[in-house]
Amino acid sequence: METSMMEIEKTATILKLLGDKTRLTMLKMLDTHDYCVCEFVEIFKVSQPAISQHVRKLKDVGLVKETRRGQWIIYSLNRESDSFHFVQSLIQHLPNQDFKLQELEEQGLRISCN
Amino acid sequence: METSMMEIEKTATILKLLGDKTRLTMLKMLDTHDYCVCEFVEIFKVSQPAISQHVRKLKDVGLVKETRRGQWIIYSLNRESDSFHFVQSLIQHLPNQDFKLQELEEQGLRISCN
DNA sequence: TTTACATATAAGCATATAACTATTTATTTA
DNA sequence: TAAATAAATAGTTATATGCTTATATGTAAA
Repeated sequence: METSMMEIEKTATILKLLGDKTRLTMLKMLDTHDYCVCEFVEIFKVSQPAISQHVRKLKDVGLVKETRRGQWIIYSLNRESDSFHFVQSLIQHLPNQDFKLQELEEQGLRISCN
Repeated sequence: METSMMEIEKTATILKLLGDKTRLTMLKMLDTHDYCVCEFVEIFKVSQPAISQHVRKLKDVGLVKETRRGQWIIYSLNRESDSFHFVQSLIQHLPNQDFKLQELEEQGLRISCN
């Protein structure tokens, strides 16, 4: 049967957040790997502040969490979030995005954060 | 297992559409009953043009379809839509909204369309 | 065939969103 | 401690959204 119920209002808030190609892709990517802001900047080809604002929105609703590692801040899925299972059942339908990480490595742009 | 893959871009478009309390509730309602515009107007307490615009957006992406019945236009889920299973797996998480229909009947406002 | 009713469309307005540049904050390293 | 790097925040701008009122269209009924 069903996992757990979501409030309509909260769900709408989350769906609006995920209704953005960049954030939706981020979440799918975070399902298999953690990423730092600088990697997202390379991958999405937008400015660093733009990326910061996207991850902040995801953080504000509790979907992702951050860990500082030196000068880098690593973002990861918050698997303790109330909405985690909902979001995961949703991104299940999306194609794996690991190729983006591979492209990054081929360009030698991943090393910077590790 | 998994049903079928959704493109990221198309999925973002759909999620943005569903990231609105009114449209999300509409879809959940349409999962169990068909509704005409005038019923939605009563239920959502917004103007008739506002409702028309919401259902139009849902229709434009193929999630709902309309059937004229006399002077009324009845909206229903388009279960042939590419995105139908995706949307259905999503609204599964939402609480049933049939109480809205009952409220409408108690107010005697449902008779108008039938 | 005029009138009433249901819905759609158009136009206008207020607010939200997503991007950018410039600047600030935090951390590391020289 | 000064310079360099990563990320966050502030401020601006362009565009999108959702609502409203006014009007048009389509159907039914007098």
